[in-house]
Amino acid sequence: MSQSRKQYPFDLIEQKWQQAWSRQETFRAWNPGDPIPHSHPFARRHNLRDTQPDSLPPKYYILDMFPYPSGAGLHVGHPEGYTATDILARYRRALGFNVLHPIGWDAFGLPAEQYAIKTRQHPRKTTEANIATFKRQIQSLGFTYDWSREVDTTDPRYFKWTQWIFLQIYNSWFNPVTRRAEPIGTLKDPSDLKTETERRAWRDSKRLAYVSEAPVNWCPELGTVLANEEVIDGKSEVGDFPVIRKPMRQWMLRITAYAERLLDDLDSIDWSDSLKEMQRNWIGRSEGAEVVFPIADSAKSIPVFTTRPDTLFGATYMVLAPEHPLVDELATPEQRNAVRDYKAGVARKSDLERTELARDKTGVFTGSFAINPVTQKPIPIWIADYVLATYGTGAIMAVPGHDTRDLEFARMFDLPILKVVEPPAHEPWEGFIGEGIAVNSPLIDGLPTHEAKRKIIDRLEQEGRGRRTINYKLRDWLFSRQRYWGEPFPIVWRTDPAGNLQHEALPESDLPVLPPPLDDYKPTPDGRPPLARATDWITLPDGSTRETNTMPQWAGSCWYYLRYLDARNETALCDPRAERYWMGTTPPSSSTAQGDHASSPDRKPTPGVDLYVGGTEHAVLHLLYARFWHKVLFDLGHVSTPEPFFKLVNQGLILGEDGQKMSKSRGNVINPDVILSEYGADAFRLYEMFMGPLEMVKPWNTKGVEGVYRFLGRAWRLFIDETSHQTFEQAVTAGGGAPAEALLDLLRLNEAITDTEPSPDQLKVLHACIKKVTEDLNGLRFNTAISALMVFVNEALNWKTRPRVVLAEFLVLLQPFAPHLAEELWGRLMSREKAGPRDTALALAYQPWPGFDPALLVEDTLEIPVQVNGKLRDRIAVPATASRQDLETAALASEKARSFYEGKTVRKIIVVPGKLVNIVTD
RNA sequence: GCCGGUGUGGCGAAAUGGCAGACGCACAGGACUUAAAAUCCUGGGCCCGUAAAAAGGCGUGUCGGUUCGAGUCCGACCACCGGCACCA
Repeated sequence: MSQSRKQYPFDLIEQKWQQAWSRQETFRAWNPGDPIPHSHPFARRHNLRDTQPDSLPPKYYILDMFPYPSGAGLHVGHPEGYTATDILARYRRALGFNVLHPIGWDAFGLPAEQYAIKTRQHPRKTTEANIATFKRQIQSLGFTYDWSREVDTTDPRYFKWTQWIFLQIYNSWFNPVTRRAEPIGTLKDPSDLKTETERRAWRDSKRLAYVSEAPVNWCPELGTVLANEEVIDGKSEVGDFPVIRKPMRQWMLRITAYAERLLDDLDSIDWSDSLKEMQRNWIGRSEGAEVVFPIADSAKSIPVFTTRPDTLFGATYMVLAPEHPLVDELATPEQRNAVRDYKAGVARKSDLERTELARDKTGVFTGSFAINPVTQKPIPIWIADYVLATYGTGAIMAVPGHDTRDLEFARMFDLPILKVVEPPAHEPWEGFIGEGIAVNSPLIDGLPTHEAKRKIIDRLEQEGRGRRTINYKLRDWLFSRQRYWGEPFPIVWRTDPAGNLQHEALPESDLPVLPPPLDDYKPTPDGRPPLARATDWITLPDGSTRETNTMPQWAGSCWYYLRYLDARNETALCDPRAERYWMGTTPPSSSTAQGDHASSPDRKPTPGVDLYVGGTEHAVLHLLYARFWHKVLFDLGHVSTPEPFFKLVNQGLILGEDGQKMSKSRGNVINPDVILSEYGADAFRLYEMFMGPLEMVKPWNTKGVEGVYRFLGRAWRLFIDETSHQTFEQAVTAGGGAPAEALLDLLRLNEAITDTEPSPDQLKVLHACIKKVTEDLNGLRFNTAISALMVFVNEALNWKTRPRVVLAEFLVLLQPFAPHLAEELWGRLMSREKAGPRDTALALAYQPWPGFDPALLVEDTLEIPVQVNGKLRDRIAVPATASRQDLETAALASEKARSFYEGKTVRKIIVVPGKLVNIVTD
């Protein structure tokens, strides 16, 4: 499709309407208290004189995951989610909601910095260029974003508030009694702390943001540390470079304090099961017990965590992680060398090597013994790298009889294996890890696993040898990076009178803390942040020195949906009134949203963002971090809901035409700009939605774009006179620099369009379409909604007269999907006079969504299938009002059906009125 | 290994337990055209049949079950995609 004739002048039309929408701020969303011009279509539609909260219609907040503006520009995956949300935003506006639909740029991050290193340009420069490209591309798709709320995470006016939120987190602690974050001032010092230094250290250890000197994920290639969530299979998510463990002094956020709430509150939000499961697995809650094993010939003891305390009698040895703090102490002189060598070997391994599957178990005996607290028998203490220092207590009781890994290890090193659980019939007991009956366990013999657990924990608790507990896989969030292109911390370091280096928050009045100008953005091999090179910047007049780490890319995206609520506020991250209106649950007192028919979507305002659409790649990163920050802000009274995103939908990946993931190396990348210039934005939008269900993975097919493009051409010809179109095309070809408006004026409405009364048939076609499109939009089934629009056009093209009122309603349905074409046709259709009840002075985008009349859909006669024994044998035409008896009689009268039941006994006849008849024989 | 998802024409897909394949792509035939493109009309799951039909049989990953009736519900399995992965 290169030289062929344009189906319709999408280029002129799209440009025309995009300019009009931009000039008139058609899609601006209005906050409570905003002055609203009377001429704005939103004011006209809702008869607004002011925007006090109780005069505004119900809100609908529909959010896209904002893009990282990479140098490569938009790819076809971006518009998939963006088109879906745009269609819904337009639909909700038509239903009468006050719709908030914003966009912005998640612009801090590694690629911009790496490019800066290569070209020695400031990342600000490339970031601005990339944003300009993305913005142009996004605007060319006709999305209804409110550009007055655009945000950029790298803008100091934005990250001022990122830093402000960090200060709130820093100045809070998690009160385990109330299970909430509270200001650090409410923390009572324990009475036994004497010096100010002690009290300070204790307080610092309770903050939600704290400094830790722990082994972290260090990526030498990137020259930065990474969060657990950013490490995939021992390699960096960005760049796929090896990651090693290295002890470093880093900032951490205490997300683990929120593990329980992050888990529990998943039940209150409408996310897909798979996504919730991913978060549940990441949080990784396990119920069990901590059991204390005394060390033989020592006053010390080692606690272990187990989910199977019922197998305690089968614990025949113990294993510590090689990094466990007691290891050196436990190593006996004979074993000391072996232990030291093993530890050294483990430390050398990368995470990848260490977690490699199907690896034989390794480990060494420490020489020491622990006492099994129920059998009182001594058991050897080993160290092995299959035990992780970072989970539980870093030590386990090994029950080789009923744990796969322990069994493997015990066989390798010839350690005793005991049977303490009787499996259900016929299963071998060795390595059986399921639930059964406790045996060889005097205290609990004969009890099923569940009761055995309870009884043994009760006993351990009585004796002070253990307690019921819950463990999480979730680790605290490593929050500092050794990068240039990120938010600086609002923190300084100062040496106190006792000579200790202490961190201290900068006052809010010092925000934003701007990064220093630098020539060299390179990371350093030793992990010293690039900001450390800015010696002038580091040192403050009072002698304190600045924190030189920066925040991770996730910081800016943790709260951007809040900034949209009031994006230009200079005195707060957002106005509380705006926050309550857009995010709160308080329903507005008056509801001007229309549509009370049964299929209309639930009108109840939902807490938080009503709908959030984005890719699955953020399942455990952004979506977990944002929920965490939101909960902290909720606890501190800055937001009014415990969860930020009420409903969340993941769009499926779009593959290349070869069915493979799009990638430069495969050469199967589709460039949206090319599609746009060949077929226009409406066809592009329509195709992305027509490909299949939003959530599914689906391959791109440019031929498919042509298909929907042809549909738009048919819709065009439904309205536009063919002869005038030819005249128009000749004028376009002749050129001469005629303005677009003058050219478009050559087009005439199709003469079949009349002001005659629609026929019952025509109304039926229209209302079937309204019903289908409405129901499908409520269920996010864009593909079938579009096919309903196609069915309408295919039908209507056969009409000799096309009633204006019917076509007008169709355009209201088409508008969310193909807005430019629909607006253009609307202007032509409605310019002469009013059509029916519609306000012709109101822009199509704000026209009320039509309801459908079920009475119009009723058929006079039905074609009813007749089955014999469940197989289709005939179809009969009956009046729609036919009774059961009528249907039965008519079915039995069918000659075709008769030949299949003749000579047999008819046992019964199933009649489903309006559906089918099934004749059942012996 | 565990968790989640998906299996329907040549392809993307559609189907409140009730006519499988709507809609679209690709393809074939026809109209218009000097010709092509565009447009319009027609056809089509597979098999067997037939000059062409009709009639018939088989069909939603596999095997079984529930039901008058199963793509849809239940059980077992297979394949593919995504996530987690020595988490005690």
